[in-house]
Amino acid sequence: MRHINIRELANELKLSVSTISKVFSNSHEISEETRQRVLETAARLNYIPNANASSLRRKKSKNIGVVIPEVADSFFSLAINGIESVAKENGYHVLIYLTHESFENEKNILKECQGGRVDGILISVSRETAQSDHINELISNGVPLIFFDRVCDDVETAKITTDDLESSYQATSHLIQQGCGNIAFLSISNSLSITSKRLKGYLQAHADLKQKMDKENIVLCTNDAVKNYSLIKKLLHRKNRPDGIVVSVEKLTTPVYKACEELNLKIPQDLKVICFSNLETASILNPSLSTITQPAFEMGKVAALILFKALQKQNLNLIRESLVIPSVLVARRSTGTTDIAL
Amino acid sequence: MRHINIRELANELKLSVSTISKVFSNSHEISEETRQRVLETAARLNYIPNANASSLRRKKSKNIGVVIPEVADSFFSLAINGIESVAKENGYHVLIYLTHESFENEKNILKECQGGRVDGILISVSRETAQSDHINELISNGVPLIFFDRVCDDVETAKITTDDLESSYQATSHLIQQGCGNIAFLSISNSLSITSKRLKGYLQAHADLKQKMDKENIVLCTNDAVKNYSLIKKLLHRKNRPDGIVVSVEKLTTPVYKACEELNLKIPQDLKVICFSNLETASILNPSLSTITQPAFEMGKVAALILFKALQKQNLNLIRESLVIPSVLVARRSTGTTDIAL
DNA sequence: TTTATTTACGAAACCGTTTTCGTAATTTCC
DNA sequence: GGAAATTACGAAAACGGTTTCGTAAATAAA
Repeated sequence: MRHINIRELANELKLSVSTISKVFSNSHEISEETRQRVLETAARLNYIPNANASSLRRKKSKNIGVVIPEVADSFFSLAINGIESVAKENGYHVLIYLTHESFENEKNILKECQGGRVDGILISVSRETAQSDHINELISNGVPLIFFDRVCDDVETAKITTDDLESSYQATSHLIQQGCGNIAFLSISNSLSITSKRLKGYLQAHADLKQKMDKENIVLCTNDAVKNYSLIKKLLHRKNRPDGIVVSVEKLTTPVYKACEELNLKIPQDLKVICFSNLETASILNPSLSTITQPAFEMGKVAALILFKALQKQNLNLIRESLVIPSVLVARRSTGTTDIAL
Repeated sequence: MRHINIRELANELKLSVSTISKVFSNSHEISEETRQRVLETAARLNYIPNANASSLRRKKSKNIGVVIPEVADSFFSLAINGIESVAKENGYHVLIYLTHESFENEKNILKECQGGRVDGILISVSRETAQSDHINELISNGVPLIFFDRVCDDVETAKITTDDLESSYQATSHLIQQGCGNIAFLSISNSLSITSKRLKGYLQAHADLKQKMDKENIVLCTNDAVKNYSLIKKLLHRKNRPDGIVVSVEKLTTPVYKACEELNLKIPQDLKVICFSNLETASILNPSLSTITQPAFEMGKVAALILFKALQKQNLNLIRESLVIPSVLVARRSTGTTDIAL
């Protein structure tokens, strides 16, 4: 049964289109009697309001855009869950945009988002993003945008982050306490807020605990899995190879484990490993993986909540809505401990 | 810089709105000279066409809807990657809808999708979906819909699946060859196409290989992780507990491993495990996990390709576009083998 | 009873495009 | 050189809702 439009429904009911429209927006100026009559025939004739017409007139698409580097990643997929839960609550729909860690893609996507397709944006920027003109342009065009996890420091809006520096500090200290004297750090970007904070935490822990530092231990990975694998193997194959490693992004976990296997290094005896990761399988890895687990769902949820707050009242001071939600370190066998949450 | 609309741009250029519109749709009836002039001023004045107006008039939203049970699952997130890649190629945007395995949610979502918000749907139905009126209604309302992975057999449209029966048969045979004499099967639904096919493969392998069968070995899990865990523990705690297990969905992997740990069962000595799974970490689990890996990215991609084919020419015979893409079994240590792809 | 107010609805403009026609001006064809 | 065809543009009607404003009838206030 093909559906009808508001005009046909109005004709059928001998009412005006405005009356029908008011019924569906729950206007008070409609009598209970007509309301029932309208609702009933609408259901019978399969009337479904056209979202595009509504969006055009109301200047509200009822869509939000979620811009993330990738979806096949525990953090982002959990964050999407959080976002989706509050979007649904608010009658909103979720458009997913993947940058695949490319700045160029990110720019194009944000450009596209200025055509009224979305009412607001939640974004976690790409590893290449070191500049924020594209974001400021979007915002000045009236599209509220909120960061989660990976932020641009110089953009004045709400940022939902976790305590990257502190938890990296804690992770590094943990490795030192477990006896590591030569700790490596795996990153994917020099410009990204999260990785630079995590690096800072790593460095600060070294300084505070009077631990020697080797610049060679800080390895910048790429967006190419094959290349990353060989970078990691090279790191672990050095004569003064590290005996501990802080892995700052989840997707480098597998290559680290694989490289150890190939190089015949035992975790944790030869190398202690701790990862920033939300992998559900962390506890059943070989050996179980010590992690810094981010509050992914919560971060997505909070970011979305603030976005909707902004959509409800404009000129909300978004910077003041920023929030830092702590991560938790779970020490497992990969750092030589039995499983404990620290 | 707030952007302008087509009328203001037309005024600025002393041209009609139709001319501007034609420039942006690359109409041949515009001279090269005016085209350049328009494009230039459009860029200068920051003109961005309104997507809602365009959608309304064209009756094309340029959105597709992707309806899946959850996003925090390797299969679905990889499938999204495949879908997104072809959507982008076609200038389309991707709306994500999560059913959270609820039939009720699924119905509501598909209802929403009839308002012109999406031009077509890719769906993998919920575990509760045993009936397809909601889907047929959508299709008869003119929204093309294509299944991937989890299909409804009685709906006449394209279905992109993998060889569930065969690969389950193969997985079960593999366990039998590895010496299992008492194999369990973990499912999440009795109505779902994929799980019933996988069950069939399991049963058929038993029949063909003259293996004894115990109905108690077929366990139906729920959507509640806590409950599932206790169901699994109960299964593995029986006096005649299984010595092999076919896990038909990825998310039951962790609880199986956990239960074995808690019950002090050694994999693969006490229990051989094989899972339908796309976990990237399968090879670094403790022990490494034998999997049936589905062509997730490929399935998403193909489903999307067919959807766009359908969007370009209506009354395409969609049933004939159905496709089965084979999975691959990778035997690892959890079934007592060293790593080999079979 | 008269006036003021409220209730319940309709007419019409509007949102920003796209598309169909219509038409001058130019070019092509015998 | 006149008819036919082509080129390049504009006017106006869609698309399907929402919203503003106006108003008759019913009710309340005076």
